[in-house]
Amino acid sequence: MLDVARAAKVSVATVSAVVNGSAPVSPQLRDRIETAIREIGYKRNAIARSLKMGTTRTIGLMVADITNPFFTDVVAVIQDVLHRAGYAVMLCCNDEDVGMQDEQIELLLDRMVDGLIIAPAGDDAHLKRILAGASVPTVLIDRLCDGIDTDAVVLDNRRAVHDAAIYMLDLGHRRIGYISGSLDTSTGRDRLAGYRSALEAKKLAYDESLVRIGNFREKDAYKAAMQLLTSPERPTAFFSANNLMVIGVMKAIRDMGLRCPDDVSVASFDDFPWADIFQPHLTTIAQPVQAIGEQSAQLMLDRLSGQSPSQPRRLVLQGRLMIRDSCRPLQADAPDGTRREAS
Amino acid sequence: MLDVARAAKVSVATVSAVVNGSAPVSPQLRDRIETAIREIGYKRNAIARSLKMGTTRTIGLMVADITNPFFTDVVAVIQDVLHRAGYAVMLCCNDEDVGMQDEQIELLLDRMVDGLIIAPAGDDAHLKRILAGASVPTVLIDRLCDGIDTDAVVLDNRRAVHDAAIYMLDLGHRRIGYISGSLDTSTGRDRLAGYRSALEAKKLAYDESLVRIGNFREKDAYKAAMQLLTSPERPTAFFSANNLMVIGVMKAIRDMGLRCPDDVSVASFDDFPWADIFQPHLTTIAQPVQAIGEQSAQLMLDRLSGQSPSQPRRLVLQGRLMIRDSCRPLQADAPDGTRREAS
DNA sequence: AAACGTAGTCTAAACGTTTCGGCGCTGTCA
DNA sequence: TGACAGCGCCGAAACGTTTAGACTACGTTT
Repeated sequence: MLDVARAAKVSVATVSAVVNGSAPVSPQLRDRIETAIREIGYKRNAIARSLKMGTTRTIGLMVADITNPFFTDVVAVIQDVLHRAGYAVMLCCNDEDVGMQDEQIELLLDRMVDGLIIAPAGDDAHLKRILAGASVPTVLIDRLCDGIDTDAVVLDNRRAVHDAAIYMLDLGHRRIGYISGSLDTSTGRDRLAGYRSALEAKKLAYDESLVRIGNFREKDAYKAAMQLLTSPERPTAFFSANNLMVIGVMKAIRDMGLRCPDDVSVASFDDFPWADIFQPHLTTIAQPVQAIGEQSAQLMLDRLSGQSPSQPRRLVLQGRLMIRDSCRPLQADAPDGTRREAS
Repeated sequence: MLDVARAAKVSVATVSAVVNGSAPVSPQLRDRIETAIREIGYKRNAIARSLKMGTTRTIGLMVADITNPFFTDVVAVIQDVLHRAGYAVMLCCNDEDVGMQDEQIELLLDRMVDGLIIAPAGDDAHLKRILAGASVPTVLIDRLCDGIDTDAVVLDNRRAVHDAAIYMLDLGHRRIGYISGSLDTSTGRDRLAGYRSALEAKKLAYDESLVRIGNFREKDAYKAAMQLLTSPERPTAFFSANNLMVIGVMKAIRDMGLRCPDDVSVASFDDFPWADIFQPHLTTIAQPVQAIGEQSAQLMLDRLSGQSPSQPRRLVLQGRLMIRDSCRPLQADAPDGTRREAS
């Protein structure tokens, strides 16, 4: 910028004025400066600008797992609308781990992001302290955190799995293995709550031995499903609390020499683009990823432009049960879980 | 920092010295300063630091499609090793579009990233100019660019699809529909070259009417496969040049009322974690995502620490053909593509 | 005893911007 | 004709760091 100023024989203040259009400049000077800029190939240094302005036009985005198609779908949407609004996105993931989460948030805050969009790994005391200390606007997606009172967009998880569980119960299933996510997350808790409320609605007892914690990852879910499948009274159906885990469940079923849906029914949270092509066609709960992305980004943009109400806004969207054919009616009671052909 | 200095009654230089450990400081002073830091809750401003140092400890990562599991897998690995080395990652995607690509690169360069890891959308003149102008180390992943002479790690695409095509030809298929990616990318070209070289090896003619460009996305691939399936002499098999496109191909097959592999065989580039659970079990070419991620990150780290040779290093890895059961031997010639049950 | 090295500290100049206040000019109005 | 407003431009002070260089005090070498 100094070089440009020298070349055009003006002050840096004037160069700044034409670069930002922040002050009126006579046509001759503007011209001289613009050609100087072009000749030198000058690019404004965003770092210096950020330092002076106290704003980076960058927002930090942290999801739990970048490998999870649900998250990548909403990330893509968020990036799109934020980019359109002139913001860059700094993406990271916590790998479902609060330690990692703290590190990553510090990293983003260090870099002075203007805002934070987070799918938290857990109810983390440290995170709360950091967020309280930092004065950047924050919006939570997918998951809520008890002590963190900010804008958020989440799903009505309880209701979604309630409906799915009712569907399975109506099919006659009584022993539905439930592969849960971490109960440190609101999604983990709410989805399980939906399962329980469905049992309650049907006046059935909640059997703790049927639920296993799978941490939202395939590996743990596989083990969990294996345990359930090798137990004396194995479940006739499974519900998986997310997309990654259902893969683990299906692997366990296959490795036990069983078949879905012939031997065991399966349903899952989160939809797949290939769910109605590959067999078994999985019955799932589809999330409105587009809406989640758009609305969370918009919440952030509103907050950034200072035109949102001071109290936090919470959006809760509804999932959609996609009934396909990975669940079969249970023909008759099979008390000890012995195999039984359907239809 | 000034506040800390005042509180501890020392100069900012000394504070800087203890924060960075860049100069010896007496134990008493160090103590005083550290407690002052803690009391004030001081955090070093990375922006100011970057401005002074000319380095951001951030590297820019651009992939073609953040929605593609292949890319997210390697992104996860890259982030992991870079993070371990103390670097942050700024991720963006070009959506397979050169215009978007230019924008995003400018955005990253603006933010003064210390390095660039790119899966380019195409052989873009503008990109070359930008990269030549900017003096940041660059490593290309997945795709090469003719005019860009930097470190790179790619797959031996030609050979991988050559082998896959040979496999299909050996099964008796003669009309293999090929759904290509954009020929503006090296992967698009090299994979197609592999297909052609397999035909050549078998002394078979290359039939242009069997190949369609699908741009690496599901939608276009669906249309392409539809065209091929409704043509007078439909293919008995398909090869899809990536993972997203094979979904489109499978949808087209289903929508035509056909079945895989009974009516048409399918193989594809890129593996899926669920490929051997859901039916048909897709035959694919698995890429060594872990290695691609690790090695590209390492290339960058080496370059950053100045300990790599001046001439660019190119790593080429091998894919692995995962034979499952989406390809069937072709029983007999079916000249007009009429349906024919296998085995 | 003089010279010298060294550990510990400070001052001040950068890094590349933005922006406030000032200053000269021109034109308008009383 | 003089006061005054507004326009166009500039100088210089920030923003929060790092670091070269200067300085002091003290121990060690010649």
